Amino acid sequence: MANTESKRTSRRDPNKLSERQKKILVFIEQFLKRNGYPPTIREIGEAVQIASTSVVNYNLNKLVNGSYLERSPDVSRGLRLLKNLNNEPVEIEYTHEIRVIEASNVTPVPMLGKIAAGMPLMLPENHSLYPDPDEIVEVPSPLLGRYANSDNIYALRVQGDSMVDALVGDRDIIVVQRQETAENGDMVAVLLEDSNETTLKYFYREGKLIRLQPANTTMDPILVDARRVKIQGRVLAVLRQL
Amino acid sequence: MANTESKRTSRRDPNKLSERQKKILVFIEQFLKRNGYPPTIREIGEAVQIASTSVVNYNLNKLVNGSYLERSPDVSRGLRLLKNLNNEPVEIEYTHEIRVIEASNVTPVPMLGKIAAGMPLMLPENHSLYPDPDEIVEVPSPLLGRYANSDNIYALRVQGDSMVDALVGDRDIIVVQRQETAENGDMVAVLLEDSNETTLKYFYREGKLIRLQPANTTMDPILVDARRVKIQGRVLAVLRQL
DNA sequence: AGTTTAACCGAACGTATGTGCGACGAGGTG
DNA sequence: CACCTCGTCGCACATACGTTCGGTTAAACT
Repeated sequence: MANTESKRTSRRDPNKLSERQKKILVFIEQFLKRNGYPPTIREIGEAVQIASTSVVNYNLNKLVNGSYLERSPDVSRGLRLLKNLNNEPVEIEYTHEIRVIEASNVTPVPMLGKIAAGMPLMLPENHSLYPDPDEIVEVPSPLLGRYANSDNIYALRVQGDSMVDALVGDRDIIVVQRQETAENGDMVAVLLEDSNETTLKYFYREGKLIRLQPANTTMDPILVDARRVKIQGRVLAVLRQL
Repeated sequence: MANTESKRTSRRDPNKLSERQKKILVFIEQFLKRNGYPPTIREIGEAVQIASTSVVNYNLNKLVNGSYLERSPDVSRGLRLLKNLNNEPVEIEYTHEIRVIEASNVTPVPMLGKIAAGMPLMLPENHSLYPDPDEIVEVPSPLLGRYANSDNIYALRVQGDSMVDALVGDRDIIVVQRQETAENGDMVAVLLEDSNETTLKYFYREGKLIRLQPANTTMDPILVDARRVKIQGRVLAVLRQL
């Protein structure tokens, strides 16, 4: 009873997967990775919030139709994953630490250093190649938009709370596209030559001045002479692990 | 009765595997590769010529002792292979074509909805209202820490600026591990029952009270009765695309 | 010889789990 | 509007499957 909120999200497409089916597929994959054996119909139902086992069964058969799955009749947990949502093979490794190897669209980005309060970005301009990157962070390509395959991307670890007005906290990772110009509305890392410090702000050109607007709307913008601002790069994404 | 040929091949070794146990191990591995799910006790018995299910069970437990296997009690086919006879990890690929790509660790996470100001978290626990066409976001596993393979992870899109004190802005994506308890210092999504709104804060238990501490140190914490707080999940990561 | 123990057997038990069927509301269609 | 299909629900049923327990046998030890 209750609200019949979840309208059958009109899914009239023939061989396209419904949201539920997508979720089921993802769940099966996750479950498999975690447990080494496939879930039962009821386990799936619980995870995907389907009340009736028959509905799970129904959707499972849809997935079989789309050849995402194979099923063995009358066999408990008789599921065989054929591919995941992205038509990618799924490999599962049985080890103490279960590790998944799969293809995916991630872009490896070198972590080049830290960005801290009051310090200019210290980057070897001449970094022809990545100077033994401390680390490679793998960033989901969609997060990088059309710059996903650019070769002038690097990551920085934020140190300290000096970037809070950009909603960036201590230990966050920022992914930066190196460039010296910016368009209005871009989030940029800029060096303020007067105070000789680097900060993250939204960029707006206003005549001869540049307005640096914090992301946090409760804070006030800074207005500076365009000559005294040096753009270091455009921030493409922020990652934070808690 | 015939010849009692295979006499209990005097296996007096402590932690060494008997022939039967070796056969079982090999069979499980093969079965797994062939079917994508583990065999039942009876299937093992048939394959290895063991008449009684209890004997299979017995030997299975031996294998668990030698940490070749893990078992999930009361779960059909609840076997997890840890290593094979040669102490090698066992990889199983679920595909028609075998194609190994670059090893990269991403975890697909379902985007379950939005979290907005003054609104309780809309979770599939209660219903299945998914405002936006669902989406699967691929999150770099390292970002999820040890929860990378958990099956209770979901993503939410933040709507509005109500979470700024957690350094989370409009349109950010938060990745949440569903759980109802938390430890001090965790960043959690909590429902404040008095105001009936959900917020992101750092969690600290202080006796009968709970202190909800903003990430932004310039803001003040909230103190509330533990009874009036319902933890929705722990925030594992934040993603922001600019 | 008596005792212990590892390995095994058979059968019974209970529950974990897939399947089938009737019903219902929302769309779509003639 | 009658009629059909799709996605969903609830429920009952049969069986797939793990667990338990009494009992047996042979090797090892006292």
